[in-house]
Amino acid sequence: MAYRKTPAEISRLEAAREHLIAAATSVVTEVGWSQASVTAVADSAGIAAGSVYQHFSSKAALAVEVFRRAAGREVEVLGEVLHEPGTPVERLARGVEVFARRALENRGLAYALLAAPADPAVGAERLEFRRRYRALFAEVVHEGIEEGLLPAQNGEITAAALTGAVGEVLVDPLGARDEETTGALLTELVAMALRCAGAPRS
Amino acid sequence: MAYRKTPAEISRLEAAREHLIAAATSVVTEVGWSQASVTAVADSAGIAAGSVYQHFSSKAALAVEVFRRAAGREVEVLGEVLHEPGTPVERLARGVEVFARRALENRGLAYALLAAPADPAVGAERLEFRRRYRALFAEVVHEGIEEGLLPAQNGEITAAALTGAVGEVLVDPLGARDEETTGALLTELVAMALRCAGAPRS
DNA sequence: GGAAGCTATGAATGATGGTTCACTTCTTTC
DNA sequence: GAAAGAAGTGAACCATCATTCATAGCTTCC
Repeated sequence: MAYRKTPAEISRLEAAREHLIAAATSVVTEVGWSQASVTAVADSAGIAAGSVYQHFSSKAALAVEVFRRAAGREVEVLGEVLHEPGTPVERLARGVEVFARRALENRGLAYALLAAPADPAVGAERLEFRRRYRALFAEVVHEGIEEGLLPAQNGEITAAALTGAVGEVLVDPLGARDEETTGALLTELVAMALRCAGAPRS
Repeated sequence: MAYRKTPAEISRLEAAREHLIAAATSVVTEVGWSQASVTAVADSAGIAAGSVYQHFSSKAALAVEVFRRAAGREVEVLGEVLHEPGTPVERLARGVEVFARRALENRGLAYALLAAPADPAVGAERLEFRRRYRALFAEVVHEGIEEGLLPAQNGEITAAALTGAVGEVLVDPLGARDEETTGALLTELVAMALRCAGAPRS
């Protein structure tokens, strides 16, 4: 036994892997999945193309990891916001606002997560991601119904609609260059979301 | 001048072209853009791969034509439904129902038009397609506002939300194997759409 | 019927881009 | 410091398709 990984070496490898994921994420954010070749990602990380395969068994595996990290972050944030104190209606409004604001602030990533053409493997992850988003929204809608704040409805459909609506608004340059129009867009989006769930008009 | 296209020959060519487009459409409907290779499409049309280039200058040109035909049909149908007699609210309900029903009845095509990974050229067409869909919905929403049937709102956002919502519900197998669940889904979708636009509860 | 021009063919071509692998470089251990 | 083993390299490899092109097969016209 002439060689054993030392803790320092292990953490160096781990760091290299993380660095690679970060680089890949930024490449995807900037140019999308379809343009993110192994070479481009490796260049961005400052390593050779072949070295990518020290950390991932295939390009698809790296892509899935990149997607999971970013998507996981978003789901987590939304989940936290939706579970903060407040009535279901208030939480729904806040959730939509945060979802949309984060997406608008990082459009490239939002587009990559929600809509950009990608490997089938990433496509499958995307379905799962949307499903989780929907489940979070649906839960709050159901609470609203139970508390009598929202009318009876299929919460899953409302939740799907909210996800689809925010996505749709983002993907197409419907707006929001500057601060002002972004704010207006968010206000309108939240209003739309509350109507969609059937919240009483304020 | 020893040769000139005779009318019969011209219409034979035209028919061959149409046949190719139809075959390509069905391939795309069944397996999606990414799997629709020139060879697969040509096989489906019963011609050689090279012959595709007698009718289209590139695969992308054929893809765009396929998209335009299918998308154009859908936009046309929606436009007609939305301009039938009735209040804006009634027309909105009917429009969403028709949009969703058609999509559910031909899921493969709907998916190809709305969401499936595709060439950049098709992606650009898709943006335009969604824009037209939105414009149609937005027009009716604006009429509803003017007639005092809908509350003041950003009609573009509501229209985008409706498009996104229907698309989202379709893409994921949220439901609708049989007749019964399809009907229920449509009812819920329409109800959601009316809430979304702020129509008074029925 | 046959010359001229067009369409159809499908194997060859070429570009792209993921993956491999013989080799180099760095780490560990003694 | 030297042997052993791991990580890093990047040029070569390979698979996948879109596209081309020399050739064969039809149509037209006289």
